[in-house]
Amino acid sequence: MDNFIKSLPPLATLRPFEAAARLESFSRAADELHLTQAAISRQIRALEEDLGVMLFERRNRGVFLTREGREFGRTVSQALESIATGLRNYAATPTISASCCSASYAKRSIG
Amino acid sequence: MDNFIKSLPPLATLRPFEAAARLESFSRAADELHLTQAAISRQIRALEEDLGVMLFERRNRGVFLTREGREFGRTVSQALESIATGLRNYAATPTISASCCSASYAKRSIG
DNA sequence: TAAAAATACTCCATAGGTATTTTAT
DNA sequence: ATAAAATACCTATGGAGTATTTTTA
Repeated sequence: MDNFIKSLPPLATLRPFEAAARLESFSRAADELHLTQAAISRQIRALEEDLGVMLFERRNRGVFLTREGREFGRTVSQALESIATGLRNYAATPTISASCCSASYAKRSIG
Repeated sequence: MDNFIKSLPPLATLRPFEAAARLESFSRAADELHLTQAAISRQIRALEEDLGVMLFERRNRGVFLTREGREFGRTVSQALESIATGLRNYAATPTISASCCSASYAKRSIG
């Protein structure tokens, strides 16, 4: 119901987490989202603290999903995809140039 | 794939939107989320601007979902619910003081 | 009037960058 | 020596509140 929608974590942390989970790397997630590794690290820590669940196991050569992290990652990926998909129908051209940096801030046009 | 996850709006706007869409009222959404009406208004405007789509039709006696708003509202509700549901399995007691301010789910339909 | 939303401020929290540190390769 | 992540510090953006305005029922 709507009742446990109230128990959601800060939604802004989900994008960094989704990327990091998919790529199993904070650094690569940072690249993909055009943020820094430090930003990803902090967002994910914030998410873990909010949930009270470890999502990644940190080792010094990289980072690895815990079982919970893997499961939650799938859930979040699907949820975000469904939102993005729902959007395509009527949103004004989402068209983000697929390639990188130059257009990185070409957001959807604002009037 | 992940490619159109990139076209997501600021996720933080989705909670206010979801509540406002479900309640069809900015004021009641504000109550439910323990924010002010002004905050909800701004978040939803930000979302609309990001998407380039009107989600609500504003009248002075209230606010009404557009067709797109209604559809997107359903999508978002489902997505957020699936996240919240996925969480219950392993998240340490979400600890939302359920007691705090018992949310009033006033329902009001407007034709 | 009352009710609902928009707006113009003001303020503060937090998100992000840079630079550095740590640890394992 | 390299690669990845954590941390400390600083700044700036934006999110929230209050107060006010507008409009219509």
